Amino acid sequence: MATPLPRDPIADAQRNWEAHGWVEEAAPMAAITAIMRTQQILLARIETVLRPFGLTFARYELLALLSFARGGALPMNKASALLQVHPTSVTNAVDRLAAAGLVVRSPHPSDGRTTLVELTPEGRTLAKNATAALNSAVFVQSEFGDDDVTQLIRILGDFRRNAGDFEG
Amino acid sequence: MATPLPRDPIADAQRNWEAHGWVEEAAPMAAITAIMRTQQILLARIETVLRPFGLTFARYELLALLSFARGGALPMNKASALLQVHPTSVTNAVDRLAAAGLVVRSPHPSDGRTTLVELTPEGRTLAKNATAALNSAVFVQSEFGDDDVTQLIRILGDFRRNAGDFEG
DNA sequence: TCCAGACCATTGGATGTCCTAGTATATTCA
DNA sequence: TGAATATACTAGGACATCCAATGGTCTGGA
Repeated sequence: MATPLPRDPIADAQRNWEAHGWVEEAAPMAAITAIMRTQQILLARIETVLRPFGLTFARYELLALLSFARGGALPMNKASALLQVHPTSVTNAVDRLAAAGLVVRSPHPSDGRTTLVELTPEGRTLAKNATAALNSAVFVQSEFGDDDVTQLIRILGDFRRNAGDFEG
Repeated sequence: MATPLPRDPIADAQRNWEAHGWVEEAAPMAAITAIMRTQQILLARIETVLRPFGLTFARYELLALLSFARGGALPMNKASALLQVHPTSVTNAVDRLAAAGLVVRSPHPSDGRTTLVELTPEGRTLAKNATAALNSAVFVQSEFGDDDVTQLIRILGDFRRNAGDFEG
């Protein structure tokens, strides 16, 4: 990777904000920027682990979701809602997963508008193996302390609820 | 936006993980997935605010960085390092900002390999206006409590340091 | 019954990110 | 001094995401 910077660029930005009189906005700006950067780091790690499986994170998420669904199948729009991504992203992911033989599309038995996505045996096996790899290479070594993990889940859960992701 | 889900899909995933015996990995998985989703929500808000300015987040970040730099200019590789993105991403952003007349490229006075990116007066004005919009529409209304912002900055700062982003 | 409006999936276009490869310029060292 | 190595930027390709628009399918109210 690149050489570490001598200073934290986000902390510098926070100081710049305060120096310009945006005192109230400085800390939230820093927190939000840190979330953006952390996501970037985590995504890079995840994609590195998934690459040998021929998967991207988007495709893995869909595969994992299907592996937990009853019968290994879900309507496209259901998958879109649960993964919180645009329907077009699901279409794209299904296209590629289907080309790799990991899922198949089938018509909904009673609603002609909907398409079901179903895991193939190969897809189920790959999902299991990829999950094991992520568990051992990313999640158990996340470098977040136990207390910090608890805090993150609460803080970000509150945020997502306020943002309208879910009720509760 | 979409209708809120009746249940938190990330909490469900965490339960699924635990049900499969991945007890130790479940919480970090949930925290990491929550970071991914939160980033997505925040990015969408930011891009909505920036769209009227003809800016994307990537281009805004570069503009803001230049506005804090001495003389409003930086070498491409310096910008790449400070923004923590690939050099090609900076090239892409500079191409579009230059086409919009917000920055100009100029040769480095002493190193023939490097290219300087410099803010134009229009770029500086736009950066100021866009920052004001983000401050009032996103950062002061981030919906994170003050204590949570402090926690996030610390937790994610520790993470980024461990990940090799910076020293200290 | 029938049609207007809602819903579902897909296509096409624009953006952004990364990677690999290639070209040009600097620097280092034998 | 001259060759090998390192650095800087750009070009082209693969992916993913979003938005807008399209066409097929349902459904509820007139």
